[in-house]
Amino acid sequence: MTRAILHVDLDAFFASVEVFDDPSLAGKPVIVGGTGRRGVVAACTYEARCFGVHSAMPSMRARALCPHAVFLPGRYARYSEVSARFHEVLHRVTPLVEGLALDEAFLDVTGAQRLFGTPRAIAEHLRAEVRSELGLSASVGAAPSKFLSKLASEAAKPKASRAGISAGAGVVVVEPGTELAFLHPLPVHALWGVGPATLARLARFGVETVGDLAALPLATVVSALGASAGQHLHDLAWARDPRPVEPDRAMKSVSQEETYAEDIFERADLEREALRLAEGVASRLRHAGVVARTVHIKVRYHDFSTITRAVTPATPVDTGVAVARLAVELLAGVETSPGVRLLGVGASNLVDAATRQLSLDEGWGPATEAVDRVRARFGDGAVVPAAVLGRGIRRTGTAPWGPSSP
DNA sequence: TCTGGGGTCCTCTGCCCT
DNA sequence: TCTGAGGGCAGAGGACCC
Repeated sequence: MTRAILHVDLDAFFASVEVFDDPSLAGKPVIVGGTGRRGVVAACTYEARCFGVHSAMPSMRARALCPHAVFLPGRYARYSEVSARFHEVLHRVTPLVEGLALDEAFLDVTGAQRLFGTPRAIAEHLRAEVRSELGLSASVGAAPSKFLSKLASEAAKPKASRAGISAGAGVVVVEPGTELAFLHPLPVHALWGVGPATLARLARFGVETVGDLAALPLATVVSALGASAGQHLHDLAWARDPRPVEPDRAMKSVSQEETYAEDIFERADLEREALRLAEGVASRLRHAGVVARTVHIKVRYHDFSTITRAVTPATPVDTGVAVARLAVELLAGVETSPGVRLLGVGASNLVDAATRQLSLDEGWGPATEAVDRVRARFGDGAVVPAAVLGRGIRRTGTAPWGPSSP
């Protein structure tokens, strides 16, 4: 039986949740994201997109393009809650659900067809369920492979332009045998993995569409992009994508970073911030039942240049004290005098917590467990190290997309 | 208009060991 | 004892995704 993969994607997710929760926003341009000088747009309604606003755009530019829009800081906890219900709906059709983000997932419905009908019927069923249970609109693509189903769901979405909003098809199905006819006319940047850098390299060979890329000899693509990316993209251009839907992908890293409303110059301030970020990272490690073999920091300067530093200690870590100590050690080796606009602390090389071999001086014990219980009940901000209290650093607060307005 | 936050994957480089 | 090749690994950074 030919594989049947669905890609389900909620339209303008964060903004749509805000409109659902406050119906007075319906039909208005709504922009969710960082509201301050250094913020960016996380999501916006199609009404806002008509003015040229799109996600990842600096908030200042969005304000200039659409000054009458409703700007909201976003409520990540609420979006997570809606996302969990969205995934519940998907799991009613098949357990083979691979979540990609809060608002999208792949489903392998090859086996579910006996129960629910054709891929198109399943797609229509899911759209109706999401609409009735969550009050949100979803677009669904169906195809024999993951990346084609993703392109199909993109094709199914509504489109916004200066002329207005045109409703999307809602469901687009790429039938077996029609893959190349669907794929080859698309612009090459539609392929997953083709961003600005790859696009520029391919442009040197006159590649504009996926069909142009497919027509190039494999050796040429490999020489331009390297063996791994070249082979991969050439395969995609010929609709070869055997990757399975993976329901249980293991977490590979955890990090927390923050852009400050004003650059930080004082090393002591950065060390306090590192401690606060480390507490958050460590808390998530313990919640996931893993320990980190590697700890890294990320420092972004006023000119946006970014460096990372990493260390792999002899003993894996999962406490705020231990992560912070390593982060501060790494921080000691980097220049802070030019001014730091962003600091990040992360953990990778994650292994099962059963391998933990920590002593009390690593900070793990009954107190740590108590902190986790309080945080689970009252939120991450409920317990913070005393060293980070009341230091007057202007940070994002609860907005995860850059500093809010003062 | 000056660029968020949280991830994954890949490449390159340097170091260490055999 | 010295040197060079090669593999493995860690670290740094780039590119990309939502």
